[in-house]
Order: sequence, then C-alpha cells, then structure tokens
Amino acid sequence: MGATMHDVALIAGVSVKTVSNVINDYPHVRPVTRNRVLAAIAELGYRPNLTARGLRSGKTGIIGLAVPELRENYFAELADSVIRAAEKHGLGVLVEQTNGDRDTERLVISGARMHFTDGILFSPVGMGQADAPLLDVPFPLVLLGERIFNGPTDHVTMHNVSSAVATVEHLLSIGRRRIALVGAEGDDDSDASSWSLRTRGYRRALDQAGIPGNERLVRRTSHWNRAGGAAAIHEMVAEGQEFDAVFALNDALALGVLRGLQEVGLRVPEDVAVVGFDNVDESQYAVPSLTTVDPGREEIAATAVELLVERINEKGVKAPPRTVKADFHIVSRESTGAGPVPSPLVAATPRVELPT
Amino acid sequence: MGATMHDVALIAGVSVKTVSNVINDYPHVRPVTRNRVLAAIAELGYRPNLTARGLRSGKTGIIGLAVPELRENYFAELADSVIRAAEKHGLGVLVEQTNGDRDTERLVISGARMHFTDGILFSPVGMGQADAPLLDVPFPLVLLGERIFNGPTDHVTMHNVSSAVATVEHLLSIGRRRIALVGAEGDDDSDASSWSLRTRGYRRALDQAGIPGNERLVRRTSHWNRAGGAAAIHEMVAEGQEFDAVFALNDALALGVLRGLQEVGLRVPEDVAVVGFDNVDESQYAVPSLTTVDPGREEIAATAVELLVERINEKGVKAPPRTVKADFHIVSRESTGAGPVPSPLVAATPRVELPT
DNA sequence: GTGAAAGCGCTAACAA
DNA sequence: TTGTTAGCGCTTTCAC
Repeated sequence: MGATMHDVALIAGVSVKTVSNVINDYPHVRPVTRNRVLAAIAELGYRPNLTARGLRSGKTGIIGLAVPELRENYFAELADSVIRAAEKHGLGVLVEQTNGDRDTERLVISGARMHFTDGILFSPVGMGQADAPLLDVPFPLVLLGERIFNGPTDHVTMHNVSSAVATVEHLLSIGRRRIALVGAEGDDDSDASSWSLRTRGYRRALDQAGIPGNERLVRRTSHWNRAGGAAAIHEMVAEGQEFDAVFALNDALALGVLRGLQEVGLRVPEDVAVVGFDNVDESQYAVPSLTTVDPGREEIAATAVELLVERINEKGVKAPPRTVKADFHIVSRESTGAGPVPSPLVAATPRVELPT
Repeated sequence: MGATMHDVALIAGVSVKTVSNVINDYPHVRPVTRNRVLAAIAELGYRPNLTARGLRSGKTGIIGLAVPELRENYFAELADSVIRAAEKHGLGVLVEQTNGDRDTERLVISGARMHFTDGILFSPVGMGQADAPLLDVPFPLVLLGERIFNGPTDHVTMHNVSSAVATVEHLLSIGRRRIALVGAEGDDDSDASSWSLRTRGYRRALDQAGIPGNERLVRRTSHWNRAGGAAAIHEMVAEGQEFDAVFALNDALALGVLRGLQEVGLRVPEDVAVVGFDNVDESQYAVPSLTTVDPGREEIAATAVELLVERINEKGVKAPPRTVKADFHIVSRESTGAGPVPSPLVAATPRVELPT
C-alpha cells in the first residue's frame, strides 16, 4: 500500500515527529527541515492514513445523514445542502436511507450502522413522539424536521404553523374563500407531525378571517406523493365539493393536485388556486409553475451542521438541547395567479416574503 | 467514551482475544464463555470501535460516490440505488458532489478527499477523454457513465448508441418523419460523450430508414436542464422549423420540451411526439406522461458496486479493466401516444421492451 | 527545533 | 479452547 510517515522520515533523514509537525503545520519547524520533509512526501506520494489519525484523535471527520429516501426530491435537495454545508467544515457525509421505516430509523439511531461517524443528522419520519426517549443516545445527534418535540437532542425545524397561516392568508388576499387542504400522514400522528401543525395553521387563519371551516374540504391521503394529491382532487370533485383553492401540505401532493385538476377540467389558477409546501426545484418548472412555501431548506441544513459540529467539539457537561427554526418565505408563482414567468429560463424568485 | 474490548474482557473474566473471537463469530468458543462475554458486552453497552478495526484490517467498509449534484433527479436516484446496493454488501456510502466541475472532479480522483474510503464510484461529467490517464489511481475506482472510454479502470455504462437507434425507430414506427433532436454538452466534447453517442444513434437510425437528416432539427443547448429544452423549442419555432417529434437526450430537457411546446401551442403527442432519456421518477408524472429510455439505472448501480467490491478484495496482480453495459428499455407513455394512463395512481410500466 | 516512545482499540500470529 | 503479545499509522507528551 501507500508509504507511511515512517518512510517519509527515513528518506528525509528526520524523525516521525518532525514529519508529523510538518503535516500538521506545527509552527516551529526550520524551513530547511520542512522542505526536506515536503520533498520526501512528494517523492513517495505519501498521504496520511486517516484511519490511523482517526484512531488517535477519536474523530473521523465524517458525519452521518439519515433520510427516508434520496429519490424524494425534498430529501435529495436537503442532502445536497447538507453535503455543501459539511464541506465548509471539512466534513464528509455518509448517507443512509431509512425508507421512512420506523424500525430502520430505530436501527440507525441505535448506532448499529453509522459507527464511523462523529455524529448524525437524522430526519425521522416513521418514529414519533413516543420514541423521543430513544433519541437519548451517547453520540452527537441533531434532528431535522418536526416529528418530535422536546426530545433530548438539538432540533432544527421550520415554522409549520405560522407559515401555514401565512399561506392561507395569501389565498384569502387574492380573494379565495373555499380553501381545501390536502395532506397525508405516516404511522404516527402526534401533535408534532407536519399534518397536525400545518393543519392547525390552516384552521387558525380561517378562524381569524371569520370563515367557517368545512371539513369536507380537508383531505388526508395515505402518501405524501403525487398520486395522493391527484386522488384527493378526484374524490372531492366526485363528491361535488366546491372549492376555489387548494393548500397542499407538500409539493409532491401539490403537483398531483395540479394534474388532478387538469384531468377533471378545472383551470389553475382561474378556477382553483394551488399552493404547495417545500419549494423543491421542480415546483418552479411545473405547468403552471407552483406557488409554494419555502421552509428555508438551505438554512436548515447549514444550521443543523453547525449545531452538530458544536456538539462534536463539546467537552464536559452538555448544554441543554436547543431548537432552531428557519425563516420561511412564500414563493408566489403562476398557480396563484402571479404573472406568468416570462420564460422558463428565468428562475422564479420570491414575491411575497413573510418572515417569522 | 465507550467501553473497550479490554473492559469487556475484564468484566467477563477472559482475555481480549476471547472477546474478539466472540465478536467475530469465531467458531471454537465454548458456549459458557461466549455467554459470559455477551453478558459483559450488554452490561457495558460495548460497541466495537470501527476506526481501530479499520486501522488493523486496512479497510473501512465505506465506499465513496462522486456525482455532479444530488439535486439533479437522475443522480439522486442513482445515489439511492447505489446506497441500496452497497447496503447489501454491508458497505456505507460517502457522497461527494463535484458540480460537474472538472477541477473538483480531478480533486476527488486525486484522493485528496475521500480518504477514508475503500474505493470510489465516480460519475465524471466535467472530465473527458483527455483526462483518462488521471484515472490510473492507486485505489479501487469504478466509472459510471460514458464520458471516458478505454480508461485504466472498470467502467459501467449504458447502450447509448443502440438505445438511441431504438428510440428513433420507435418514433418512425408511429409514423413520425421529421424528428428533432435536443441535447446539451459540457466542457469536453469527445466521441465518448452522451451527446456524441446518442446523436450517432439518432443519425444511424434515420440513415437506415432512408430519411435525410436535417441539421436544422439538431439542437444543442448549454445545459442538460428544462430551461435548455424549452429554449430549443422556442428557437426552432421562431425559425419556422417543422417537426413532428422531439428526441431529447435526457428527461430534464424533455420536460422542458414539453413545457416549451405547450407555450407555443403545440399539442403532445398530436402535433409533436416527445421522447426523453433516463426514466427518472418524474417522467411518469409529467403531463402528458413522458416516453423515455430506461438506461438500466438499478442494474448500473448494482453492477458498479459489485465490480468495486471485487476490486477492493482483489489481491496480487490486477485483472485488466472491464466494461459492462446495462440493458435498456423504452418506456412508452402518453407523450408518444401510448393510451392515457388510466389514473395517476397506476404507475406506468414498460410497454415496448428492446433489449440490447 | 527535534527525537524517543507510549499508546488509541482492535486483530491475528503464536503459545499454552 | 483461550491467553499473550506484537503491531496497524498516527499524534503527543516529555526529554534533549
């Protein structure tokens, strides 16, 4: 295999300590010595063995990222952001997929896999509030998303309730009154789920506007995907429900809603305005382009990595768990009547900005 | 931090070797002893230190995956498949993004980052044929995709030429004669690029059918994205070109083509049939759903991991570099007139299957 | 400013 | 069947 520090020391005619000093930029090394060492390193093509270094230092420089599935746009984009953020800290990212499966999630958290990592970013979907105690693990762990509250770990999440309020207010402001809601849910159904929080915001906004809620317009499908969104539309139309707007609790559902509306012959936004949630890249390319809530994914990723790094470097007594919420924005596009984007070459930018 | 093997040995009243034997399922351990050790392990919550093990064995159980960007659907799905395939071999996957940037790709290949990995799966986009010599690296490396031929490494790729031929033949078979082609290209433009190979197949199929090529219908945009696809349509229409089909060299371009056609008032598939390439999840949800070439992504991922594992375990003289091509299929959907999918709840399945 | 030597936690000869 | 021991390649006191 590769050359070792010892080999370098031999060729340079110095001790391994000196080689180590050079590699680690220890200041007090004579330039002559340093150059001799550098020459030897170049000559042998020496590369420090990170495994050995990891053994010594107790750190690997790798963090784990556990998400349901990379093929889901939101998580692919989240992983993208996390990898970029980690890179700035000189960290590599080991990606693990849980499939949103509770048992797999538990396994990841048990540290059974992911043992090379200095810490883990974990986006739970299958686990719920009841599993909170399991999160009290002996390694740095930061939670992404909103499934579990008041857990024993740091937690980076979004303004689910207030962004939902703002979304409905936006729909009201453009004159919509019969606003349907389409969401989904996994195994668990605690008060901390996306469904619960965003639905709460929806009801609150309607209340505040003095508009009576209509439970027939609140739809819940089994999956957070397009099929679910399209099915919800077909159901409502089949039942003869009337509505002039749909708030879909994620973009995949919203894209399905767009397709469903097209299939039943309803125009967007003329007949029905549509808003999604997540601001995945794709939402801007949909036909019509999709108005959606940008929950601050970049900020979430950067903050989460930041917190994790702090925890990794933390010594002595642990600081109490922290919760951070990213700023959100409503990105107004064609599906709520924002002037047609001039050309697909121009990326849509936020029109309405409603910080926390 | 955690307990060590030594602690376990102490509590169990045995030597570290015995503990090691138990952990590694060494057969000749008396059940009584084994149980005592297991009890001690449980009591201390002992977990083997993988870093130390890695130092000893010279392996980490981690492979690297270098792709341009996870936010590009194709690569997210590829990463998904790779992670699943790696898991079956008990390997973790460290994901690195190159942004398709030649220098970053070179850096990754230099092993500057990725130093913890036993080997790397690399999907080059910025590098080209000229960089082939750089691929002669001192660690296991398997190439994904078709940028570089006859390199010094194993290579898993797709049937670019023959699948393009089959695609055009499919369009001819449904009566289209004025078939446009929309592709893009990166820095390099060797004969091994997606553009070159797929375009070659396109021309060959037209030749074989005795249809004269029309270079005004061959469009090349700067990026493999929707904006590029939409722009190509706008250009051709502005120039007054007439065409009854578009073969887009990837799905992102094809989705942009769909949007562009809609914007200029052309119907799909009545006026223009559209075929993409990649079979990303999204293609099946587009409106209309997109006919596309499935290049065998799952198989590519599984094969690549397989080859890499073989290389990692290879001792002595290296076997010569191998090239493997995955089977492809044409997935026929609405954009070429396949009967409308009954409901978005039903995932479209391949209709036309054209193995190598 | 540089060297010698002791481990980090684990595995695998080699002994017993 | 189990124990002893020597490293894997690196960092890091502690001398010099």
